Amino acid sequence: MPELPEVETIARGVDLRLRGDRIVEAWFGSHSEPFKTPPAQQAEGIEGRLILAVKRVGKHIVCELGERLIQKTPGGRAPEEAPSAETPAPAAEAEWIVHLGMTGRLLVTTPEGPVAAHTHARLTLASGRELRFVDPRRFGRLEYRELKTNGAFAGPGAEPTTISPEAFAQLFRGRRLAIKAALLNQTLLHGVGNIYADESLFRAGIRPRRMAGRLRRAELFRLHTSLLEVLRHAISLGGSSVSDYVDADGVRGFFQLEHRVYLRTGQPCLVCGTPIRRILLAGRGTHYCPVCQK
DNA sequence: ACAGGCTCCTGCAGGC
DNA sequence: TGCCTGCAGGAGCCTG
Repeated sequence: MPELPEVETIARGVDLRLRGDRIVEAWFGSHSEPFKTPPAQQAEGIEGRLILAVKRVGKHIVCELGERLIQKTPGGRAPEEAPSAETPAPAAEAEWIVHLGMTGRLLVTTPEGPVAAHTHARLTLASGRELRFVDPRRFGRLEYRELKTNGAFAGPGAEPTTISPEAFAQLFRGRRLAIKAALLNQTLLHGVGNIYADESLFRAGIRPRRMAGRLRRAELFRLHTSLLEVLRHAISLGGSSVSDYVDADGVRGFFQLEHRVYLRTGQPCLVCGTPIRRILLAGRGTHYCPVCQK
C-alpha cells in the first residue's frame, strides 16, 4: 500500500520521465469512484498542457501543469525543454492530482502496450508515450485544480519530513485518541499510513494504544525522530528497489522494506525476542512489541 | 468539536 | 476442485 516513501519514489520516477512532456489527449474510464473532479472537466482542464514538474504532497502525486497549447500535435517529441538556468521557469497554472489509494499504480508505457484490467485513465503525451492510471480497488482519486481558483495544493495536514519537533509535539496536544490513530489522521500529519505508523512507534518505544495527548514531550520528540528515520530509510530503499515501478512492473519492491513489527505477528522481536503482538486499532491491524513498547 | 465506526472496492487466502 | 467467507486498508461520511 503506497504511503509517503512509496509515493515519493513514484513521484520522482514520473517526474524524471514526464517533465517537459505535454498532455495531448486524455481518456477516462466509466467508473465514477476515481474522479474527485468529473472526468469531462479533467480532460478539458489538462489536455494541451505542459507538464512542468511532478512532486509528492502527503500521499498525493501532484503534476504541475503549465500553459495550454491550443493545437494538438501528437506523434512527435515535445519541443519544450525542462527549464534551464537561463530561461525562467514557466508559471504553473493548474494541477492534476493523483491519489493511489490502496492499489493505484501509475505506468508510463507505449500506446501499444497491453491495457491492464482496471485502467481508469490514459493520457496521450506529445512524446508518443502514455501515462496510465490503474487501480483495481478504486480507492484512488484523480483531481483537477486550477491555481487561480484554489491556490497550490498543500495537502490536508502537516508534512512529516519537514515539520519541526516542536510543531510535531503540538499536533497531539489535548488529543484524546490513541497515538496510532492520530498518526493515521491525515489532517494532522499527512503521508503516514499503517506500516510507518507501526514501525515508527516501535522504534520510539511507544505503545500504539497510548492516548496521544498524554504522551510526554520527550516521547513525542523521540517519535518525531523515529518517524523521520523510518521514512528516510524507506525512501532510500524504495528508490533503489522500485526504480522501474512506473515503467510496468507494478508493486514489486514495496514489501522488501525492513519491517521490524509490521506483519511480524508471533515472530520474535528483533530487539528482545518477545513475540510481536497484533491488535485491532482504529480498524487497522496494529503490530507492536509488548516489552519494548511502553 | 471531536472521536469512533461504517462503507466503499477487488483480490487473495483459508476452510470445508 | 470449487465455492464461500473473511480480511486487507485510505479516507469520506455519518453518528453519538
